[in-house]
Amino acid sequence: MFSKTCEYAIRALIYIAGISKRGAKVSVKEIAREIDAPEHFIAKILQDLCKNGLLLSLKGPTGGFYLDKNSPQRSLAEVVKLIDGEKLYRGCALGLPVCSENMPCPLHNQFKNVRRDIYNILQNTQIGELQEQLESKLVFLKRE
Amino acid sequence: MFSKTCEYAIRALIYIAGISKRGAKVSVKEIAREIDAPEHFIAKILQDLCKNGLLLSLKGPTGGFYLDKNSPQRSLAEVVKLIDGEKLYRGCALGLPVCSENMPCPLHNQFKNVRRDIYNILQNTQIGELQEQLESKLVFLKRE
DNA sequence: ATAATAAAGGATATTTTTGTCCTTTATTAT
DNA sequence: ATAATAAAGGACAAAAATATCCTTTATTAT
Repeated sequence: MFSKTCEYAIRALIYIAGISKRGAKVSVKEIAREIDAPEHFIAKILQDLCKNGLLLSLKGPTGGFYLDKNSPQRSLAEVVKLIDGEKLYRGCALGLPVCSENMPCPLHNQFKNVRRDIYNILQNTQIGELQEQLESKLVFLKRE
Repeated sequence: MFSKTCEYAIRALIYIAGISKRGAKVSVKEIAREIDAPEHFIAKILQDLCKNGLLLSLKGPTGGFYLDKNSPQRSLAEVVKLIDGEKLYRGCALGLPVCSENMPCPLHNQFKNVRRDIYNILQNTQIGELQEQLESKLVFLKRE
């Protein structure tokens, strides 16, 4: 569904959101450990998120990654779009370069609602919301 | 959504279903041309489908690929399962090794219906059905 | 029997995705 | 100022997915 990169990005953002809430910052090392992801690899991903304004960072001791006050309100759609693009909910299921309402591929109509649903989920789900569910132990990022 | 391999496989099967209906067989070369896919690559895929009984083939002149009488009734689920496995509708959206009703990842519930819908589409869509829509020009595999 | 045809099989190549390592830069605490 | 810390940046490596090529095997028509 999502690329590994995108999976890691979402998981990291949820984790960072929790730390950030308490006004703290967090290092790649800790994030990697807590979301079970390869440290150097997510370092790159976080860099990318920073460059694109989805995340903030500060170098040096007491530095680390953190979220802007408004970032928890950002939607998953923004994250996914940045990393995987929009093909998940806009692309053709059969990979055809031309596939539209006028010129539907054999699976176009079947997947119409699925695409719409995925789009809605991504639009309507916020980082902060996911973090809160995590906090209340309704959901999990790691087996404990 | 699907791997390229799986996209090609589905496209090829739909095309072959049309030829097969008229009792004919078709060569990789023609399939490749008609579904706009790399010839040598889909040759491998078709080989695989044959090995797994989703497709029949005959060597030599007048040979080629064709479908068994019952194959058009086969579901997309069978094809997808063979090639991509079941992760599309069974895997965790965030790539967690443990993610279930008891131990849901932060996106588990959001994607529950989507997973179910995809599963249903794949189960309920048959190769032959897609071929018929193609035949009646309701859908397309290629811009013409 | 022989030549021609088309899939099967195996090896190899390319590209993309995923993952690692090392040096540089910014920031902080002493 | 200096040392320590942590992200940024760039180069590199490994693995997986996608794609190509060449030889072998089966089948058919002559």
